[in-house]
Amino acid sequence: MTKNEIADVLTEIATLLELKGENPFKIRAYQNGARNLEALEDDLGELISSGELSKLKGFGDALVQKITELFETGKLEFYEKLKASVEPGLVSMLEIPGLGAKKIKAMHKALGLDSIEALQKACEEGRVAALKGFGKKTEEKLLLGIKNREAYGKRHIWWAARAVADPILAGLKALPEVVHASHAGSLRRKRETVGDLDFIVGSDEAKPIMDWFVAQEGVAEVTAHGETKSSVRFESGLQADLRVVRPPQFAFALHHFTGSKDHNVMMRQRALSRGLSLSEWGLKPVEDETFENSLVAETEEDIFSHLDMKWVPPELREGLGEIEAAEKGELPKLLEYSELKGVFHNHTVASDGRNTLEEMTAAAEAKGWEYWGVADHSKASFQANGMNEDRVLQQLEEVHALNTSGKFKTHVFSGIECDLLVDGSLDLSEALLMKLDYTVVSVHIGFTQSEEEMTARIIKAIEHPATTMIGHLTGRILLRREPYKVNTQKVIDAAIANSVIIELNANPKRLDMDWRLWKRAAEKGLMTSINPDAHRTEHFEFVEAGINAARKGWLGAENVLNTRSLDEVTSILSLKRNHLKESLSS
DNA sequence: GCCGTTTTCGGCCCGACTGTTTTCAGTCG
Repeated sequence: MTKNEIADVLTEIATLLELKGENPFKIRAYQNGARNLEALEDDLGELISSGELSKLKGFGDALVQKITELFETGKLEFYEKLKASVEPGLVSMLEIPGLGAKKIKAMHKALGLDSIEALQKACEEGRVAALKGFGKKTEEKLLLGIKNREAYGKRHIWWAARAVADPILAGLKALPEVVHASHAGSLRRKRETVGDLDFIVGSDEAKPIMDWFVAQEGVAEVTAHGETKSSVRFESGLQADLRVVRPPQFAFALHHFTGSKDHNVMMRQRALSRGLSLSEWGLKPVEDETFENSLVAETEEDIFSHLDMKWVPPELREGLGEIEAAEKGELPKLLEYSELKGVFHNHTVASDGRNTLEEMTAAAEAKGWEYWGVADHSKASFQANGMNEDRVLQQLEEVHALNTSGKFKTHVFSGIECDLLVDGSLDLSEALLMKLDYTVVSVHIGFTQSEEEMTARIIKAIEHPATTMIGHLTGRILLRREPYKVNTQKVIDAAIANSVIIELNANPKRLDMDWRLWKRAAEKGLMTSINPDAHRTEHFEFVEAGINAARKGWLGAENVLNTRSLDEVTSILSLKRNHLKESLSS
């Protein structure tokens, strides 16, 4: 069983224990275990066999034993027994908003409800409202929750969530009562997907702001409308929360609601170790009853400063080492949008893009880029109008003509997105590929191979002397398609050994390779390229999503090929090509 | 279930909102 599959089992164990009414701290231990496992960058098998796993924080004897059993046998007796003891319908009932383990247990006990269907029927018949602790409103809410489960349960890609959030934030900032306003939560942390939108406002007059917020266009339902917090659901299913605090509390609230939860827990523990208590209302001595004498924080920087740390960029606040780095003053200088000097992996009308070589060049120049690279599909991607040898040569001539025409200041690199065939060979000959400036190698077919086959296939491509970079390493489409199975650590090591780049595909639906893997990979020496995979000029904008992911992966300009100048990139690419020539002549 | 130079037992982050309650439990983030 893989690391992530084991993490899923631990999460499910936590859920089942919750439904059984187990000790909440035991439940948390399993949840932490799952999260820690997912964040693990080392090879799990090695950690287990070397005994290193039990030395890591959060992995005690019980968890190590269970993880080992799952890893080695793919099964866990404890889990099987636990699962058999809980009705599966109870687990699915947790998906309904407002329904937690305790209420589910209560309804199961009193009414024998063991599925969402049974719950719906009971609500319609008024049997739930008759229960102690439940009422008419609860019943109505549950029915609505069941009805909207499909649309509301979904997460949203960051790019789409941001498009909804920006006008709301602008609207808030335009209100006369608003002193400070910001988005928060996973949107501000730039997670690849966002569950809901969080807004924080600093103001002395909350009511008109709340009233404006719940009366916005497109609001389908107001789920809360209190003095400090309001929540709405838009017709799209996206939920948005607004919290209004007084201006002196704004920085504390912003920090608190930006999270993540793990980051906040560590920050609170750090405060406690200094005799202070941190919450969204302030930072006060533990013994104080109120926040009246809270330390002052004009900005988030002040909060971190009170705890003897440098400000941590929101992208890093995932509880993955940022606290330790901040206290040592070892936070990285993260990649900035302005540092990009060009992009690779883009398509034109020659394959499945919408714009011509000239249009793309003009768009790249308008962005102030020194260069861009064309990488249309190769012939095996028939559905994407992939190019055969003749068309590749023809495009190469067009690129050359454009570069020498003096029409644009922006240089065009000639590349290709070459299909990686099922047997690990490339779709075009070495002789042809060496005529181009670079090669992006991507998997577009044969997704269902085993992990061993896929890993071997990709490593074979990495060892091919013409390969400059690997495109969208795992093929995932966020919220739609799971990644294909591949041992990323082995691929990363092979890429480093062969001086091959792994792209960070910046398409907001891909963001592949995942940000969680970059910190460790870059430390080991892996280089990336922020690649928009543009199929039209507007898609160049995708680099913003790629930069978000790079920042979440602790990457700085030094880790990224396309922060290099035209001259530097030219020499890096030709170095790789010269190796190819040597290998062909030998 | 995890953790520990104060503890191997007794802690484990903190607060708002809702609905059902006359003081609080459950849920959520």
